[in-house]
Amino acid sequence: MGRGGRERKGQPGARALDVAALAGVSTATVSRAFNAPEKVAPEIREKVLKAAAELGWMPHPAGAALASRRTWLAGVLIPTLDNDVFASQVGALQTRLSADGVTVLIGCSNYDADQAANQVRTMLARGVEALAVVGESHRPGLFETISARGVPYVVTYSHRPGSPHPSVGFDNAAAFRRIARHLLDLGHRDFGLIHQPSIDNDRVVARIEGLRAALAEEGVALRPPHVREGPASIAFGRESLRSIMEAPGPRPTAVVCGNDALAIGALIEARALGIGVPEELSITGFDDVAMAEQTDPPLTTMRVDNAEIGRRAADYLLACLAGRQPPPPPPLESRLILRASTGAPTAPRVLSDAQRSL
Amino acid sequence: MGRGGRERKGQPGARALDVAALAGVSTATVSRAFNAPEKVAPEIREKVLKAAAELGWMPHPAGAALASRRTWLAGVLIPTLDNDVFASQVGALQTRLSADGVTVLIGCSNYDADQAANQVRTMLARGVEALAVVGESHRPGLFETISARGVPYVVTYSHRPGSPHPSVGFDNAAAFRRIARHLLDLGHRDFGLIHQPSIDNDRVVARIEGLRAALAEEGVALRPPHVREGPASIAFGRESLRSIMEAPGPRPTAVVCGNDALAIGALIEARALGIGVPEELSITGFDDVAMAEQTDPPLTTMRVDNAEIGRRAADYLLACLAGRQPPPPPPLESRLILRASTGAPTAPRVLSDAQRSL
DNA sequence: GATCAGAATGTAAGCGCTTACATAGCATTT
DNA sequence: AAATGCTATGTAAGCGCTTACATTCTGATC
Repeated sequence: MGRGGRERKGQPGARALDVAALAGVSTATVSRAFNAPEKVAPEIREKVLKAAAELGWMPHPAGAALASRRTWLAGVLIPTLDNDVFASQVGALQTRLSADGVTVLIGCSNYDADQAANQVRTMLARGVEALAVVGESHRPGLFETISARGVPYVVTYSHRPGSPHPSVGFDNAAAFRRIARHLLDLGHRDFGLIHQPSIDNDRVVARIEGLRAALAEEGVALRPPHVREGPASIAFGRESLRSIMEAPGPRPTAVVCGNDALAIGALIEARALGIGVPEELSITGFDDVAMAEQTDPPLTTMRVDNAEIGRRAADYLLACLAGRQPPPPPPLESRLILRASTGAPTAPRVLSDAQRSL
Repeated sequence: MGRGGRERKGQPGARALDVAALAGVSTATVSRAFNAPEKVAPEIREKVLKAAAELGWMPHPAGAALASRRTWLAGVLIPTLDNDVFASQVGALQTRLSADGVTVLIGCSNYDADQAANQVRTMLARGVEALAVVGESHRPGLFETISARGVPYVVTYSHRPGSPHPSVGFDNAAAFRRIARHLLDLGHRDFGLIHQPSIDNDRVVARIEGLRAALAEEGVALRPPHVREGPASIAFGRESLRSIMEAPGPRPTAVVCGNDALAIGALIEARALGIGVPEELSITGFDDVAMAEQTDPPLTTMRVDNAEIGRRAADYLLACLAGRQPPPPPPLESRLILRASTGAPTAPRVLSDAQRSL
């Protein structure tokens, strides 16, 4: 961890004292001119600002942080940046926070609970004053650690009714119940499910549970060979659809996917297999990525406004930092986007019942 | 900018002095135990670490930064996080830097030169010790500002031969020359081009120039109605392809796209228009996104290892911080991925009409 | 046994800024 | 004219840490 180099420091020999001298005031006035302009007479303020500009000076954040006990830093913990969903959440959060002078530190867990805990520790050590965390299934004690420091936080992306944490997000279980409802209403009774890894991922777990619960209400259950768990990629979607359709026994008439990439993969494989969508098979996604409306047939999926999640999380944290005791934010709604990849099953139920009774 | 709240500060009453007292040593030893463990006798080090753990203490970064004149902060300026290309670059950069204890600040310009300049100013004010910047077409003086502070920087994503800046990236012009070469070799002489906004974007400009130059060598020029500039979306790709193919006069036999999203849009529209790819029309993309190999036909495109760009940028900056005077990094290679969306033009229009009537 | 190099630890002076408190200046009020 | 309040500014004490330098101790060398 090289400690060498860096003596140079271009101009930055200037300190508040130099600016004060040049402007003919005290350092206190210099500080106030920058941090509480309204407390300084306009003409003096001008003089200070001009002197600062002349010397290319700006308050050194370490000194400021030390003296004021404010770092103006916030952190956000996400699984990965390599995913539109989180990238846009972070983007919006950052935009909002930086408008209030707060800089955002980003920590990626790579879907690993240990890394997540580490990142949080690091951000805390860096002095973040607020934290947004994706999901609530983390190492036990993680939220306690945060609270112990008196740092306000908010869970994002998921909103589980009954969760002890303030959260900005939608109800993943409800969203998948909605999808199930749609398919059940169309008349489907045989389902497949392709989903991403569920370990340490409460969002995925909630989705699966939502789906199972809604199906169970109609007395429908997922048959194990029709459930596939793996990487959230197009390739895994393809592979899984093939495996599901080739499984012995009756084929499902609807396959629910954990996200759009999986669904797009399933769609591609269905075409390759010569299976008609939606006549023979309905397929649903989740996220509503740009590609979803361009597939053939266009994909029925759920839309979530990720940027809005970021914005609301930022607003909530900002309110906390302002000392207000904001009410926990209300859940967001996810919206079912009906397109052509879902339709009523054409095959007579009789047939599949007959098959099943064999 | 609410200055309220935050008196609480959970435990963190602990300071180095408290840890020192508990461990029965001086603050200097506490500091050394954390920053230069090899200078402290093992058993004392243990005692200090235990005391710190007991009090939940870790060095306060502001104090450390102030005393050591090191912030262990680096910045990266990108157009947007809403783009895999930059997201993975940043992800890799961050992973590498954090392994050396450097925290990354991310600034997004939203493709706007003013915002870019602002973000850089902000990061500099925050005390970043190194900076990675996407592209080199920025407000005049931006790089001078950075240099003036004595902050090492590196330009990423593009590598223009002859650029005065150290850069980690590939030669965008060469990459498009490569694409042009491929299509020319197949026998194409009528080209179309669909590209993203070129303002303040040297990468796009270089690509267009590379293409035009390569075509010019064969005496081929792009006809204005066959050139479309707009948002890098699937939708704009579709719309543009239609407009190009509907333009009066001979149709191009090959359409080059500025990225994969545009190319995928073009591919979709070609299918909708009943234009055979690649028999009647060849289409190329850029980036090699996951979807590119799943389209029908799979997309010929250029692959760039964005994560590698991030890694190398990090290594270069780390070397600078270590006081070494690293040589400017060599350019990366982009690779042509040949798939089925390109092929030889079937010369006579007549033939393809005949085919269509089958 | 005295001397000395070298390693381990302590002492204390800041790093650059903010802010509680003190002070000065001035317009009102009594 | 003295007392009062108010505002704009200055004074100076840290914020929590690092590190140059001083000190102490150890074992090796003469």
